[in-house]
Amino acid sequence: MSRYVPEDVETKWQRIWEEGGHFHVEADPSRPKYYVLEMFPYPSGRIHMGHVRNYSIGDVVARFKRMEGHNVLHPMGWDAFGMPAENAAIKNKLHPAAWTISNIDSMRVQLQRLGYSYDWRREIATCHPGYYVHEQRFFLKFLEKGLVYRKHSPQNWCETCGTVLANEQVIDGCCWRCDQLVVQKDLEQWFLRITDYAEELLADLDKLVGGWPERVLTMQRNWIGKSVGAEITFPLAAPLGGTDGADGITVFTTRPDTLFGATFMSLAAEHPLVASLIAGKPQEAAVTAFVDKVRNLDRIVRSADDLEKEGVFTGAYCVNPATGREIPIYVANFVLMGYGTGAVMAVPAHDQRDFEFARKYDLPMQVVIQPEGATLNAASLEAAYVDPGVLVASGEFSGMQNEAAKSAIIDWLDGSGRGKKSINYRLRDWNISRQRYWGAPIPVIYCEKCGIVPVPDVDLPVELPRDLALMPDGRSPLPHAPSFTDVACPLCGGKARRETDTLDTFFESSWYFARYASAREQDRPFDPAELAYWLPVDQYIGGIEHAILHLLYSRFFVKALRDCGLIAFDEPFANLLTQGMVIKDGSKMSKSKGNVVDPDLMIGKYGADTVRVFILFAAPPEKDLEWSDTGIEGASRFLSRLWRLATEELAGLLTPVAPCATAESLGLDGLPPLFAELRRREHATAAKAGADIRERFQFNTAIAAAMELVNFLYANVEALRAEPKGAKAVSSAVGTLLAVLSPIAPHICEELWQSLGHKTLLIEQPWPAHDPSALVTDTVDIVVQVCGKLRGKISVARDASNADVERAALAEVNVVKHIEGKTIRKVIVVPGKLVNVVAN
RNA sequence: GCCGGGAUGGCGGAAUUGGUAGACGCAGCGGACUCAAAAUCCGCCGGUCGCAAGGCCUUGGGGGUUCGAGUCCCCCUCCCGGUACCA
Repeated sequence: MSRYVPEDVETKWQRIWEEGGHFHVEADPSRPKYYVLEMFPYPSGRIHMGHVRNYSIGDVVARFKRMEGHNVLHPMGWDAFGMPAENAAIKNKLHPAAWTISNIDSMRVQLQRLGYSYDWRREIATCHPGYYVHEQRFFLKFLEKGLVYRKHSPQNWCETCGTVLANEQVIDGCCWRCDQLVVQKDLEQWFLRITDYAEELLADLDKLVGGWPERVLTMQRNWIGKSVGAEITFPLAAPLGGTDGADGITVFTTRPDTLFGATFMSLAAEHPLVASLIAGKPQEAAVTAFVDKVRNLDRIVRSADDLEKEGVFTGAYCVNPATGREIPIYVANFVLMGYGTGAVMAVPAHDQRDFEFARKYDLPMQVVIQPEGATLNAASLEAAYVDPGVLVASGEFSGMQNEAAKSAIIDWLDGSGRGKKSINYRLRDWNISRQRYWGAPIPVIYCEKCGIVPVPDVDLPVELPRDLALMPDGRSPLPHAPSFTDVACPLCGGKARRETDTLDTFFESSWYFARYASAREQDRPFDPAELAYWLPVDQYIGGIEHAILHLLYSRFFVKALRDCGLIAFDEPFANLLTQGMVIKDGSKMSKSKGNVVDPDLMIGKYGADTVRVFILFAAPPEKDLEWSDTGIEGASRFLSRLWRLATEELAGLLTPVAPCATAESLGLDGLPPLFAELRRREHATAAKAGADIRERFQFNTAIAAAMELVNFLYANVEALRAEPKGAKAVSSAVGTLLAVLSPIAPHICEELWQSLGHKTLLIEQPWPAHDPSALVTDTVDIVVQVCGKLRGKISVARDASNADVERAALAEVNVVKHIEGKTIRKVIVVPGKLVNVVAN
């Protein structure tokens, strides 16, 4: 047989699988379905090792589940809108569409070279009008339902990208994509009411426990940031009260039990009441200066590690609704307009931040909660007391436990309209407007007379014009293209202007997983029957970096589309696997570090199967994987060994026998014990690799198990060849080896399977069903400990009684030495495993 | 600060329910083959003492539970990830 030439083997089988349509899949209610999905890539031009890892993991799962008899949906597509296309287009004088499509074409070839078992008939590209027309309809449906709205407010603005960002897309005060510092800019934008779903998004995380990594659930919980407390209104003190339409300042607090200790009020610099509070007061100039300073320093300093707490008195007072006392109103740099109401009732005795602030500005402090067995004194307090205790100086509530006092005080306030129970979320509504060209147009029209008018369904999709030249500064050309913007109002026929913002690209990725179920459906986004069969995704696989952004948006979208009657499930991804990064020399691969390993080069040098084996063998999926040039040599060596084993060492011996064939059919009787041992190892390999893949996604140990079987076969080649009657047993073992490795290294296994004389394809074989009784041996090795220390090993019959095992253990030579002159206190026998002799 | 996760040979990692620590691979060392090299095959490969049999030590550090702890409990150190004035 010929030398192992990966390229020949791989192109051969890729062609056969492709021509046979072997990975095409149709819904079949008579069979159990399995939907495995890897996060689709942005078509940047070349795949990188992170993709190879992600898609290799997914492909093993897909191929394995097929072998286990599932009807497996395993699709691939392209997250094809986004800024890199615009940048590249400007640089290379190419249209973003042309750049994107050519990238998709070359990346598809790369993926196909790796032998991934996708149903390519379902391929989607989000920049295709046939895709985004559906999300334009979603948008209009959301608009109709009030789930999407327009709002004017300060927005996160990235100067480099020339567009706004959602809160989730601001990382450490910088743009998630380009790391540019984000600034605030007043703009009117489209928002999606994700906050309407905050409670469900939080509660349903419990349904994902067990299926999703705990840390992703925690990150989402923290991001949603639910706080239970109260909204309490502090009336403004005369002469301000009621004079300017503002009755008071409403705060959100999680500690209504400390209300009697609120001795001043802190407002955010951006709080709308600040201007009217200071108007005409001596403090006006100082406050204005402070507000300007805080707002200008904004993000930069506010994101600094420990910004000094500062504030300034407004000259105005409000009234603590519990004590009736007037308290001063401050503007403070640590109060955020974006959380709660932008106003905080300050309780310095029981909040560390307020404590520091009060000490700095010499503000009064009132202890209202006393710990058990101690008496706090405001004057001598060294830090805020934040733990539970009993209320004091709190009117009728004095003497209550503080936890009970929370609801008691809320009820008391509620009775007189001064406050109410309130739940606050950290989660903000999702800003979906982007001032970019290469995205899906937002399908509305602004009419001078009629206002905001949805684009009528017959006019959908609003296609992104492809004949526009990009602006050299990277700004969107859409607002400057009359052919796009100038339209007649669909309602009155009058002069109107088309919306020129496009949708955040996370809009596309929030529903693509459902589109695969019926990717070519034209008039509607989904075929309900297909959706009902395939969704939700059984196993989703991707990087941890999407723990919040994409995964939260997708969860929200599913719920929103469900409430629009378009889908009928609650959560998109039943199980989530977050794979670690591929690193080199200790850090993430990047051009600037010059440590990038190109998958294509590796495939060219070693073949796709070797690349797959290495990337799956080097680390378990959740951990970061250090790329190793010698490590991939090892993977290559292993496949060559496998090849030589089947084509040289055991040549002439191998026949088309079913993997894990029955003992009777192999005719083991009368053969040397080696053959029974081979069969035991064959079945153990199938059992171990199956469990590792099925239950733990632990491909590294599955591969290790296969390597052990290969090593065993090599070690016994001579003896195996010497017994022609054992040929069937050897063939069964080799067949099992190939079947077990086939999800991981599909091409070489298919080729060797054929070389065994099989007429069927290996990809159509079931996973080898091991016979549990084949794993049982006549004798078992037992380790013998004396006082917990290993002193010897004995071999006993599998069904030996504990007494027999104990007797044998105590007779072991080295054990005898160690118990000599001692009294045996106790003997512990763990059947089949171990004996521990306790003696002193 | 808070919340997760982690620390095992020279390296990547294994040990699934508390039961032989170091599977498998990489690197290294020795040998066979070869004029030689590559490739391949065989052997060794945590530290330490010992001719050997075998002993002692060893899973970041310290304590504990247990016949027995990498695994469970408590304390500490360090590393990684997330998050951070959230009222």
